[in-house]
Parts: sequence; C-alpha cells; structure tokens
Amino acid sequence: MTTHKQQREQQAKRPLRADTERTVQTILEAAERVLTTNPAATMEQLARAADVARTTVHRRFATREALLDELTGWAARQFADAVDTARPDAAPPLVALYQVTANVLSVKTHWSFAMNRAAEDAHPEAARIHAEVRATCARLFRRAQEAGVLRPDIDLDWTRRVYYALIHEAAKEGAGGGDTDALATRVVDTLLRGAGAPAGLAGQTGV
Amino acid sequence: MTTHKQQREQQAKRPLRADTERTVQTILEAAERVLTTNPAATMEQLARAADVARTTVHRRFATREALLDELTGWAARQFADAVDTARPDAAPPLVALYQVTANVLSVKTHWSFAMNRAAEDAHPEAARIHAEVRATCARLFRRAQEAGVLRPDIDLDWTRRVYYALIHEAAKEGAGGGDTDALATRVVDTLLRGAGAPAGLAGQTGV
DNA sequence: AAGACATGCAACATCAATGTTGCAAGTAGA
DNA sequence: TCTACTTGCAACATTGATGTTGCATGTCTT
Repeated sequence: MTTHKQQREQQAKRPLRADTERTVQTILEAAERVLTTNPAATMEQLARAADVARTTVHRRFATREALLDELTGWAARQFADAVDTARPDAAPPLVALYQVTANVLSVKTHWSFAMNRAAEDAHPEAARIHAEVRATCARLFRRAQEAGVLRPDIDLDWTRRVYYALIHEAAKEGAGGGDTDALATRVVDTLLRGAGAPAGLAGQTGV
Repeated sequence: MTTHKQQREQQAKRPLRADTERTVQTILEAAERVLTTNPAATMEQLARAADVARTTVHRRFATREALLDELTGWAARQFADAVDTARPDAAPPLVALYQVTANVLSVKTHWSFAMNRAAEDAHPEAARIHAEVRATCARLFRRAQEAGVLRPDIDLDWTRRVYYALIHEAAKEGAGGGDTDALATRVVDTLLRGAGAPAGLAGQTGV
C-alpha cells in the first residue's frame, strides 16, 4: 500500500514519469495564471484551473506553501537568467540597461505573481537570488553614472527603486503578451528623460 | 435584552456615545497599522492591536468586510480632500503638481493599506472617488502638457501611471513619518527630469 | 445616584480550506 | 501483455477564522 504521503516522500529520490512531469508543469502554470488575479485562490480553484482533481495537486505538493515555494523558486531562477543573459557587468551601460529591461519584462509579464512573492522572503533561495540581482543592478547603475548616462548628483538607490517600479508598471500593460521591446524602450526612456519638457522652451507659465 | 446584532442595526440611527466613538477610531487606526504589514491579519490580531476584545470589534463592525470597507471609504475621502485642497484645476500646473504630490503623500504614508484597497473596487464610493481623482489628474497633466511642462509627444496615461507609481514608492520611504515636502520634490523632479544626464555631455560611451 | 450603554470574558455554532486515505479505473513503458 | 504508476472520486479528520450570545462588571450621561 502506498499512501500519498509516502509517494511524496519519494518524489525527490526518483525520476518522474513523463506524464507526471507534464502534470506538475500544468499545475504550476495554471497556479501562476490564477494567482496573478487572485492571490487568495483556493487549492480547489488552482486544481480546476489546471483541469485536475484537488487530490492530485496535493499528491504533488505536500502543502499549499510548498506549491507557492516551487513557483517562487522557479520564477526567481528565470529572473536571474534574464538578468545574466543581458551581460549587465560587461556590456556598455546603456546597452545593458536596455537589454536587462527587455529580458526582465518578458519574464515578469508571464510570472508576475511568483516574482512579486519572491521579494517577500520566506524562501531562502529566492531571497538570495533577488539580493544578488539587486546588487548587480546597483553595479550597473554605478557604471552608468560613471559613464555619464545617469546624473552624477542622483540617489542611486532611489533610482533603482524607480526603475523597478517602472518595470512593474510596464509589466502590467504587457500582461497579455505585448511588445516587450517597445515596453523596454519606454521604460528606459522614462527613467532617463522623465516626462518633462527640456528646460528653456516655450510656455513656462507655471512657477 | 440587547444582542450585538440589534445594537449594530441601530448603529446608524443613533449618535455614538463619546467613548465608543473613540474606540471605533482606535480600531480603525490599529487596523490600518497592522494590515499595512500583514493584509491577511486576523480579527483577533486587529483587536489586540487596538487593545480591545475581539467581540468589541465585532460589535462595531458586523463583518470583517464591513471593517475594511469603513477603512477604505475613510481613506478615499481623505484622498479626495488631499487632491482638492491642492486646487488642481486652478493653480498653475507645476504648482498644482507639486502641491497635489505633497498632500497625497502625507495621506498615503498614513493610510497606505486602505488606499491600495480602494483601487480594487468592491466599494462603490471609493471606486467613484478614485475615478474622479484619476480624471482630475488627467486634466492636470493635459494642462501641464499645454503649458509646456510636459513633453508634447508623451503618452499621458502612461505618465499618470508612472506618477502614481512614484508616489507609491515615495510613500514607502516616508512610512515612518519622513519629510513629505522633500519626498514630493523628489517625486516631481524624477517625473519631469528622469534620472539621466542631459544629452550632449561628457562620457557618452554607451551606445 | 440611576438608567443606559460599553466592555471583557467564556462558551458556542458555523464554515471554508487544508490535508489524508482507500479504491477503482486508466495510462505509460518494458 | 504485464506491471507499476497515476488519476479521479468520495469520504473523512482537522484546523483556524468568523460571527453570536449571555452575563458580570464598569463607565457615561443626566
């Protein structure tokens, strides 16, 4: 006799059967999809979204927490990949900035729930990864400042937070699968130039 | 005999006793405080934070929902006030922009949970108020654009969303009661000028 | 001081979500 | 084909949060 508990305990030791692996994927993707619009969704709802019985979900993930953790870790790794691929420490600052933005956007539009959750901690690996990315981002911005891309007088931490916020905002827009490159262009443009008209032009009636 | 249910049903009809009014205030403030860091906080936790028995909370608010709605409405009204006080339709665009930012920040640093929730809907009044504010904001930005404060080629809706995001970000920083004016200055500055160095200066090695 | 009202406390009822198990039926893979 | 594994289903146990009530005690208000 093999109880679910026992099955799960062996999960790590043995390779999964092909169809099972697919099921796990399906569940994770459905979970992401549902949780993005309703973070408090029930296991039942997640199961139905994956077109699977609730018990099946429990067979693969011991607890709800375990499922969320899996999602979180998955997204964090994708995140790290997206950043590294852009060669943030090697490419010229502006190029790297643009590339990082585009890559991250494409991940974030598809894994928005999991990525937000990762920032919360409670998941050591994800926390570590996000801290690393933050550091990488800080280095990139420092290089950008030294290269004259960013104003010398600006607060780099504030700038990084603004950058994150802009990406977050752009990701909402691109949720349905918009043009990542166009969004990235807009994010970088807004970050660097802002929305104001260059000083010294016509119509400065305010102040 | 007066059951709690009956008490609550009369709540609207009668003026509250002085100490009760204070209790209600205390509960709302404590709820805001706790929910900001833990949106899933229990009624028990909210009660303890207000230094009150759980039953007392239930006596004043029929359900958890009712409590949250009260918070939401309260915050929405403060929000509307903050915007209107800045004379967004009359003052010169830049002045209005700065003033609105400062006012909203001071509200948002103290009612961050309730303000975020208001955007979600489920509360007709709050939804209406937020829609109005959004419209006011749009008008202000249009005026700013016509006055040459904002670039003529920019997407005003994106700009508004960026503006909201910047305020949100600044509000996090000022949570402990930071200098609202300084934060507002930074928000407006970032929105208008961005973080980039003016074009045509030294060191444009990137791209 | 007296009546009305508010509070804390303890106990209870309900309910929804989580997690478990056994079993029958179906599928993967050798 | 045969075996091992997986799934759906139905049923159950548990838990934590919500909401209710009665009562004793204390505090306003007049």
